[in-house]
Amino acid sequence: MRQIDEILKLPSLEAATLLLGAILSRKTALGMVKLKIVETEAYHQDDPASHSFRGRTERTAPMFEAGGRLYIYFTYGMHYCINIVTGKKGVGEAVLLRAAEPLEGLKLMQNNRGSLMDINNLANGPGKLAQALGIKDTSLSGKILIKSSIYLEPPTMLVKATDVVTSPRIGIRQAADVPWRFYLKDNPFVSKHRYNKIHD
DNA sequence: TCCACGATCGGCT
DNA sequence: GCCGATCGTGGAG
Repeated sequence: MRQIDEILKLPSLEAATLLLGAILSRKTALGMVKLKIVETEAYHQDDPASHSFRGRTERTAPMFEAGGRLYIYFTYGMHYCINIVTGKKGVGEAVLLRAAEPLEGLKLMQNNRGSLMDINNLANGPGKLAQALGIKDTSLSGKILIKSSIYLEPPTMLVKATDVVTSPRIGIRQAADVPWRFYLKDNPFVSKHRYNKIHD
């Protein structure tokens, strides 16, 4: 099984598939939450849909650091999205975490989200995932993973190539046709979307 | 300075 | 399926 630090050195396109099945956790004063990553998207510098496409800005600076940092941004006036920066320093690329399967700390995640949410709706979307983790601002953006309250561990089970489904990315206008979204086949915790239909 | 818009979600029809 | 909420970001002027 590949170690996380090894995966984070790779280009986002490779890392995005290898992060499927990895365990994401956050430890705060209120307790521990743990989830399994089931859906990702790759973004890179030559990609018109990527925040790094127009070069480095104050916001996107973490994307240009070496792999292993967080890149967190705010969108639609309401939502935070969590990205894992991958690849070499100077290259602007990252993997967007889109959905995860809750494993531990369900009560805390429900509390973070609003108590009516059932387990299938806790983290099946990028905004929901951030909310479940208790992310309410971008203060962790740019932080090195091992020094932040957020941790990544390698998958506990081997994810076979046949378990991974590929589709176009969601909610973007530029480069909307490129299949750089990846999710675990038949996993009920993946975000709901028409691209989930395998044939096209 | 100003302003259009977005890597979304949930509630309503 | 449609639509409103809500505001940081960065490109234009």
